[in-house]
Amino acid sequence: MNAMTSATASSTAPLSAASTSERIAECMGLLRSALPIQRRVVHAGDTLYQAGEAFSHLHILNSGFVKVVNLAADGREQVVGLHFRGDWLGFDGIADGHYGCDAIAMDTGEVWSFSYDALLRACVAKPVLLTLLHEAMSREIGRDRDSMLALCTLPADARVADFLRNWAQALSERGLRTDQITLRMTRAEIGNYLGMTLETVSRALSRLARGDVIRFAEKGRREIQIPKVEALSAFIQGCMGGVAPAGAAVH
Amino acid sequence: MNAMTSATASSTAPLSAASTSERIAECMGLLRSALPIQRRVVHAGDTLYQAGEAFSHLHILNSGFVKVVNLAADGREQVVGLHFRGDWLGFDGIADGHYGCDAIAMDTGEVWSFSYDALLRACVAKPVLLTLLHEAMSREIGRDRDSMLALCTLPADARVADFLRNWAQALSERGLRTDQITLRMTRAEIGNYLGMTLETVSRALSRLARGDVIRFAEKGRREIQIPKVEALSAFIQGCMGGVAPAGAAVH
DNA sequence: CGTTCATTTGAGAAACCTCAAGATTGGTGG
DNA sequence: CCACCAATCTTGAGGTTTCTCAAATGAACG
Repeated sequence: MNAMTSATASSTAPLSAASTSERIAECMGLLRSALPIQRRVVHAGDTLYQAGEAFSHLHILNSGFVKVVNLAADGREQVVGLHFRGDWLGFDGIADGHYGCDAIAMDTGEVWSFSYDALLRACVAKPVLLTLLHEAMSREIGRDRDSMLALCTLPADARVADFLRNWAQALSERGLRTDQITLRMTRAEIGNYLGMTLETVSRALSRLARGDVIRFAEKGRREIQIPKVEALSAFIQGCMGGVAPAGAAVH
Repeated sequence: MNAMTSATASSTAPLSAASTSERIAECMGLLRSALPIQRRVVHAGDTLYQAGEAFSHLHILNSGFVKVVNLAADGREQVVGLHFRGDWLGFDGIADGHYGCDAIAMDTGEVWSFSYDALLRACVAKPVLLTLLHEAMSREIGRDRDSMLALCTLPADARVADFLRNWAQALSERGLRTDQITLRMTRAEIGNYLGMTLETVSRALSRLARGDVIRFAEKGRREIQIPKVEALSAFIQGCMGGVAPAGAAVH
């Protein structure tokens, strides 16, 4: 039993969800019953919020798919997060009252928004909400760190394979089929997210297909079949040939 | 006025700190008065906590310098965070009850640890503590995203310059002198953090010194003088020559 | 059915890594 | 206090990965 659960057990039933899918459903239900929620349907390209905009609300994706883009003052831009159903958005705005990134829908979906102040107030009555919030922020931090690990320690081909594996896992956790996934991003967007050019993404996908780790749908190169997710992991390991990559061995 | 301030104003005075240095002092004072805190002196190389260890406490650095290392199952390791006085540690353990990374002291310092459960309980009486916690987590997310931006969009030399600039800024925010900084990391550790080899770090520093953007102390290549922090920013811009770097232009 | 965008693939260039040698530093024990 | 040892750092040369530039193909949309 972890810290949050015991902390909240005294006043509220602990989270019972066993799978990620159940956890998401429970979380959305709790929020809906505890807070006034504003729903918004978004379409590909729509902006959920923008960097610099005053922060007042947090958001949860009920459906769809969203990218989070970090912008530098000099114009550099970087996709720093990809989000699916059940993911929270907007944490980066808490610290200084303004969002730090753009959040852009990549697909039709529904976003639930609620006042951060109202959430904090609701947390007093239902501490389990606080648990949910903290777990979501903690997971976000963990995901970001895993991204850094991949960016710094994997060669381009392995990074693409890792990307596909993570995508498949995100679908799997949400109870969706993972043998066939539809990337809702261009090669350029994938490349930006993975720190490589669109050509390198294309070549990596071609090599993965040549090795039969993935397969393209007959028409449309954005539909990718993944016969065995384990093959992706094996491919990643194969990229490194048992040798530590750049800058790996610190001690 | 941001969301947290208004959310907590009704029951507790909002944070008054204007500078980061004051904010840190206020935060440490509040925690000390609200919670039983366990203090621990650490020395270079000491482990604050390890990946996999059961999570029950959060930590704040009162002094010293700590690196956070993310480990992959296959042995890859990545420095994903560098932390100074006032920084919180251990957020990544909240989500699943186990820390996700190693936290290792790079220097002599003092760590304050306190039970996460106790903190949550204290937050009920002093909502300002909740504000502090959320702001710290939010800042951590923002920092991670800035790291990703730098890793993916800056060439090696600029990444090293950016690293020095961030270090100087961290010192500056804590009221320390920034014209001379002592790196408490080897070139290998810096390289790991920045996603490059130790030789590339060394060459980048040499080039920065050649361009008089930095200067080495007479003896000891870990003491670095930064005459003008703006020169580092100018160097970073110069690395890109006004042209967008790899994978930058998504639209 | 043409236009536009996305994707693939190739060839050459650039950035970075690997390997290697030598120099410097910091610590340790005599 | 000095000499030595181990670790760190610097620098060079050559190789590999990835990027850049370019052209052709494929797909989507009105």
